[in-house]
Amino acid sequence: MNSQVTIKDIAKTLGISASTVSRALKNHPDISKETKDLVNELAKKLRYKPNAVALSLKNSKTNTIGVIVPEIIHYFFSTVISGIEKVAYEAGYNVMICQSNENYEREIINAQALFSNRAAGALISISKQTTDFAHLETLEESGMPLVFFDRVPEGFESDHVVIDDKKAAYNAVCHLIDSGCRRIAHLAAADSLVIGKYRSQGYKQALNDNNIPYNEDYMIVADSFELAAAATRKLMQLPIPPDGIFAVNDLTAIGAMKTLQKMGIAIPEKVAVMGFSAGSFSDITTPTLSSVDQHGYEMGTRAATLLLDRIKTPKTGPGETIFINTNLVLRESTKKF
Amino acid sequence: MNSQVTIKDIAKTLGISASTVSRALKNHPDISKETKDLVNELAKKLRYKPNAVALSLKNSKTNTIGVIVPEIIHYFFSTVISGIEKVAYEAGYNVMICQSNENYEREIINAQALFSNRAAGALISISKQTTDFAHLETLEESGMPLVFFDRVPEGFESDHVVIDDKKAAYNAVCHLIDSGCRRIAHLAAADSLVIGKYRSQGYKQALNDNNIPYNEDYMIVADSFELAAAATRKLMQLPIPPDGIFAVNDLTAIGAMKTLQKMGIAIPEKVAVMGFSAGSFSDITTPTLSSVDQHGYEMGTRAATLLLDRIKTPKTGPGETIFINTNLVLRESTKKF
DNA sequence: TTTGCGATTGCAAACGTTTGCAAAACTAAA
DNA sequence: TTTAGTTTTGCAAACGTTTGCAATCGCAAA
Repeated sequence: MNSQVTIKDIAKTLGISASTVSRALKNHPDISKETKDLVNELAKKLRYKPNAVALSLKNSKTNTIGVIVPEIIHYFFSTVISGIEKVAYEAGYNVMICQSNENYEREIINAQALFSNRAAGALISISKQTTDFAHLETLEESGMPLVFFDRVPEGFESDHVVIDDKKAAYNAVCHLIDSGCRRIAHLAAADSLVIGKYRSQGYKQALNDNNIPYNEDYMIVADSFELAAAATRKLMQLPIPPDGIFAVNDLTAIGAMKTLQKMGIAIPEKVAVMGFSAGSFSDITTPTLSSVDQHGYEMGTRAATLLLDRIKTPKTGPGETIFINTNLVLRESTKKF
Repeated sequence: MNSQVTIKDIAKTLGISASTVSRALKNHPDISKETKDLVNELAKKLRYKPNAVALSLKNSKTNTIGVIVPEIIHYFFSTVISGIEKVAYEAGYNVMICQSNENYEREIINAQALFSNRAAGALISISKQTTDFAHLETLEESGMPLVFFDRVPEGFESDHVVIDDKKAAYNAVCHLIDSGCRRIAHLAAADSLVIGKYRSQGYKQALNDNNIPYNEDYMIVADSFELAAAATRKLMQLPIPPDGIFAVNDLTAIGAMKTLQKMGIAIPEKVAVMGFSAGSFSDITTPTLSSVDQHGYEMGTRAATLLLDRIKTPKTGPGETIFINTNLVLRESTKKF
């Protein structure tokens, strides 16, 4: 009903100038105690709240940091966002979340929106479709600090916060081997996704270091529930089927498990399954899914902290890359050893 | 590097006034074609983008709509947000998402932030802790249009977008009855959560309309995975255990299923299980979970559309309540009939 | 009574944009 | 050349805030 109270309103009712009110509210030493008391009292009474828009204009800097993620529906991204929010709120920043929906054009629009709204900085995880980074370069050239996390652009100098996907995959596959698997298949992401590529590299390295020959038949590009089902059926119909499956993410792993169950194949006795992400799913399946915990919340806090640093003191040198630790979460879908 | 280009910059290089540039960019009829061409060309060359902050200040209205949800990590809220974003983006609005984390104080801070940033309007689903609505009243009194969805404040006049929780629960329980269950237990939410209350009412109504006596032993407050496990164990140890369980949400239902499985009780043969939400989980469990689809995406689009209406032409009369359809998604955890 | 000084306060400009109104420039008719 | 339009442009204020600088006030020292 009543429109918003401004400093001018307070000034007018008190018969003083706006500058005095402004200073009084900030407890400036030049202002007499009596005036301060008067102003503060009235401000409280009228429920005065500073207009962040006006402040942003004045300072040519907003208190908003932007986030672009493929989809918040994914447990991993949700946890990263929670981490980001925590750090941002504590530093007095708001968070503006944008979803690219894995769509390149949408990502461009998101970037535009952040620019138009003069976000103080941005935290970005790029979409699967994104191979051209002009929109991000434009953002950076406008002077906006950028920090990329998890899905980072390759060949674009900037700050990165990631997990060591290769190492994490390596450890996951090593665990399968240690627990007795010898014929390990890999349900992989398309190579265009950098993190998928690294995970595949870790898979191969682990085989190699354990003197297990790499078998092309065991490597199938399948990074969704549906694709995993088909791929798994194909795998199990090979003359020598695998006894372990390492999937590039949890949903893919679950697709594999569902198919194995339909085929009456015991998990983990006949075929062990390892996922990647330790999302909310992995607790809930039957059997529960062993996976790689990516520590999304920590990734969020670290990335946000780095961004706030860059906002305070702009980057001069080359970009920094922060690695977040991962660890295996061993559940029922893999064998003990 | 280069800071952001303004209308003044264009004006200066072209030796004309800022107002002319402004009008030229908006294709105002007063401006000659030559000037327009000159301005547009330079604007494109310099990559001019209007400063949304300045615009917001001028218009005393931002192009941002705020969203407050308990947690984006929940599939349901994520889908609602997607629906909101779609409508908002199409109308040229940005979306600022805030999580209360089911925390009352945080919700107040979120509301504050939306006010300070002069959001054009807000879409709100209240936290479990929230029983006092002063912060929301303050928001509304400031003139900000508010639309509540799913978790709406009771006794606070405003626009609501909800599902008919009672009816949805009624239908879910009726299906259990129709498929042969006669002793149906209910894992309920605390009554303080309005939607939980309605769902319990629907449960009781369904029993009543089918001449099944209400049994207090079969009604347990348990609305989490862990609580459901304990509650289910207790239920199955009753002298006459239930043959069907209706859970207030999916995660609770899954907790129940896990326990039933541990106890070696066949689902749905011995005990059928019905969830509520049709989240991403329900597809993935073994057996897959029958549930109530709340159509979160549609709830999001409808709520956002209503809010945009209210922004354009402020509400005068009493609040409107929009009901979103629900439907049963029947999967493996309930019997066919 | 003047001068000087500290303590308070106010003026005005600035951030980037829009817009009513006035002014200038041009065109064409007288 | 003057007059009257018409077209095109610029001035200035406004949105809410901050801040350097100038102004005012009271009061004590000279």
